[in-house]
Amino acid sequence: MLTTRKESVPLYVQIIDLLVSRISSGEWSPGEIIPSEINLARELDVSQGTVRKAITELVENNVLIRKQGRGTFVSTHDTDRALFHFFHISDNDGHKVLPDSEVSSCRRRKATRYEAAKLALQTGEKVIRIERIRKIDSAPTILETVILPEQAFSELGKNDDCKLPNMLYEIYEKQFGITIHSAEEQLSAVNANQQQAELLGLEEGAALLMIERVALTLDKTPVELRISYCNTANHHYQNTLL
Amino acid sequence: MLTTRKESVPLYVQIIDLLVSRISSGEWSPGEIIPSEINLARELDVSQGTVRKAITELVENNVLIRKQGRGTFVSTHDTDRALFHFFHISDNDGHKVLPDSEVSSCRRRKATRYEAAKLALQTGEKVIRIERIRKIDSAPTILETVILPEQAFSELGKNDDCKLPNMLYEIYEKQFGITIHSAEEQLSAVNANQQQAELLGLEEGAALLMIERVALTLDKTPVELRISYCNTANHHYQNTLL
DNA sequence: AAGTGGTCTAGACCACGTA
DNA sequence: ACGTGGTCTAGACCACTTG
Repeated sequence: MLTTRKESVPLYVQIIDLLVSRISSGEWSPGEIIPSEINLARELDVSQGTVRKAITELVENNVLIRKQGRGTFVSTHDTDRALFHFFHISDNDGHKVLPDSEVSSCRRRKATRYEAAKLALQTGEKVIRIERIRKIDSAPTILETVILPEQAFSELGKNDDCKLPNMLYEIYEKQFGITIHSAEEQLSAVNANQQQAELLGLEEGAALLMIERVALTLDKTPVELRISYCNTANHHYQNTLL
Repeated sequence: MLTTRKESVPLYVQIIDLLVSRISSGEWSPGEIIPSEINLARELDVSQGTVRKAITELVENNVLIRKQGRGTFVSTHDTDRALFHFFHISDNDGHKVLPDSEVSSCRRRKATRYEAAKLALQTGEKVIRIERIRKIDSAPTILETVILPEQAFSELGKNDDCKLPNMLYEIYEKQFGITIHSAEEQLSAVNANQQQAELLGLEEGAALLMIERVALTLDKTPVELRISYCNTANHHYQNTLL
């Protein structure tokens, strides 16, 4: 299973890779407990300290969560994680507020060349395109377009009349077994076109913050493209550089 | 020096605090080597492993850098760190490009109420206000205003006729002994006013990405307020969510 | 050759949660 | 009482850098 040391790949790195592959393969699902450090150490024939070091790195990487006295668990997309890691809009007092969301459109069509490139799809593959209007304190604030590969999310929004929960990543995880682990965002400023301005109650040409996000699974597969247009009159995008 | 264990503050946390205070106090300066793990362990009468754990956390926090076979050093603001941690503008191919900068104004005056709040100053304290135009491929792309507390940076830009290097954080460190460790950024989209549009070669009302940054030292003291207006026609703000 | 950080082990004891 | 993770120790050996 594990190669001997001196092969230049440290044991704890091999253990990290092993744990990641077991999680990616679905052997351990989000929210489930994994074997204790001592049992993993016995199974892999290494010391507990080495297993501990591997787990520590995965905890820092938000892949696992330790709970003292209980055990170590695969991370889930609860509201806290969504809020702290994947939602960066705050009001001007610095408070995060989760917006409502209202699906305005949900269609299937072939991916554009751009979408195919961002999601690493073959040309001609189908995608699901969801449009939402997100309100904060009942004021329409964000226009959001979500592009998903149809193959992985085939049943999404079909039978339930496009009713979708607020936090999409939770249903990706629960209904499709797809866990978003990281994302790349590109932010820019654009002038609202006539339609956007109307939907957000602004003048045409008003400045909007455009956020383009590609969300990735643990094994770096891109699974969602999301483009948001935010009215930043009363809100902003908050980022901490460490 | 260190309290006994069982006092509920783990030894390695006490060691972290101790190391941080020695760095903050200037006992060890950026770029300098700190004592070896084994010597620190002897000095503090703990095991090497405990010192190692403390140092590991500071390395992950970008406070220290380990160099195998050589020793452990206090982090410096070299170009790499500036680029990877504190500069998030990329061109639309995803390449980071460091802009030139040209100081257009450098004045001293009393802090506005807003500036005083952001920099935790008393009302009436003086600040240095620097304005720069930053060019990428010789195209004016970013208008930047930097506000610094005069007390800490008293001689900045006085004798040298407002000539300032591209990377300000390096001279904060070298000339004033102030190391920027983290920053909070707030991004929003605004419409260019007439003056901004002219300086950036745009139409009035064009959308600009406004970035407001407060930079902090290791002990969380705010030391710089920076407001940037970016033309994001050919560039964007790149952020990775982990 | 000597000193540094990097990996790994074996074992002790503590703090916490569950049964 | 038991099992879990959390802290700490003492020591071995490896990999790298410098004199």
